[in-house]
Amino acid sequence: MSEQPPSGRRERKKAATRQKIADTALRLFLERGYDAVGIRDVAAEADVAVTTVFSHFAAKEALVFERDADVERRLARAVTDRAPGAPLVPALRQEMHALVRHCLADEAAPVWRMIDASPALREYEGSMRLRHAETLAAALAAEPGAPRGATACRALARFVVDAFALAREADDPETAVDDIFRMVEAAWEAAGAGVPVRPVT
Amino acid sequence: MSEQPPSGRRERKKAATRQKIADTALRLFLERGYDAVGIRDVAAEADVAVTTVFSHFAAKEALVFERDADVERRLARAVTDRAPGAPLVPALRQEMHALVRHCLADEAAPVWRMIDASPALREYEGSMRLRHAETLAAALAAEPGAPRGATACRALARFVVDAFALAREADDPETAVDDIFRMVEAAWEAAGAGVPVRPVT
DNA sequence: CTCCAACAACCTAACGGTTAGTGTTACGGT
DNA sequence: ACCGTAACACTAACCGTTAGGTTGTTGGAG
Repeated sequence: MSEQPPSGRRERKKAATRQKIADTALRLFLERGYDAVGIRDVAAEADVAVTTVFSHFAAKEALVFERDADVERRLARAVTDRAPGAPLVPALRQEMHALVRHCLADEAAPVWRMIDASPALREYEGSMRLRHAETLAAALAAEPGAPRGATACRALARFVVDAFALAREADDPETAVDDIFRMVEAAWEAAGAGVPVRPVT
Repeated sequence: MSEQPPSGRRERKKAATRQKIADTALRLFLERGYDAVGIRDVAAEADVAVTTVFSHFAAKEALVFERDADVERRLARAVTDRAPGAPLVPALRQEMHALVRHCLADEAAPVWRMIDASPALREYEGSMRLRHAETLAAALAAEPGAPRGATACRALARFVVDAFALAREADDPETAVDDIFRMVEAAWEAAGAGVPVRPVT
């Protein structure tokens, strides 16, 4: 979309530095615990200056959620790139199943245990999801298929990210996603009550 | 319930100190801006030690949301103390209308403008609401009337606090509450699909 | 009435995330 | 070859927050 703008070496070096910092940080966090590792430790181990760390990551917590931009994109694309005519909410439910499985069954399990153990990380995750919800809301509002009001779009987006958070904490995450999405589906239909679902035909 | 445990003077002095700190802090924040006022400033102006501030408030942001325990209680009571036989979701909607009006039309307007202007405060408010949602979820789960699963209760609680956040940002907050609560109502009914709504009769 | 345990509040000093301020290098386009 | 700029470094702080240890008032037991 907007990748590979002009060229090369600088951007490669920059990306390499960023990756090195993120990898080093995650390794140290898992080895010694999130709170026991300081930014100065990460910087020293990655052989960069402290200020360099903060030029790549806005905060210490962001080191843990390095790939969060992917999730944001995937959520929006689950809406925009779905098969033409495919229903909206089931598409989102499917994506959510994929996300939950990815976070839960993966080799990523220790990371999520670490996140759950740290209030700072949990709080950061919360506001991150809120950003994702806003992006998703924008994608929903741009949908030609079922144009609800802006408020309804934002509400649905929030409900969806809520579903993720709740499912991750539930005993049976897969079932929880389905349970919550039954509610989400009903909510979305109710939002379209005034505006007819099939107006054109 | 659990107020006025034994007695007197100590608790009164303590409460007075707490109030003095909160009042001083809010005044300074509004005068000079949240970021421009440090904890050390607040402590000096309130004539207490820095450590005393933190013995009354867990964080700087908590100085702004001093009365948040009230909101938490009111939410739970909107469920538990409603007229017998009264429907659940409308009771919550009514409470939400009251909350939104209180935050919006009040003399509290400058405070909320300050909150909206500060990322730190917005983030703090987010996790605060999450706590409120958990409290509300517990109240819902204890309801004899319509016992959905624990997941459904937590989901509804989240949707409700989402409604507050979204309504506060909407052009027409009152209408937004109603719009979102139409969705919430539908979600709650859908959650009761498996479990019959009137099982005993 | 006295004395003691508890607890609010104090002070000092630090820790750890974050940010200016200021250079220094190495690309990349001209 | 040359210059503007982006990436990184170093230092030194700022600010929220916490630990350590002290003082003084209070409420209640003896």
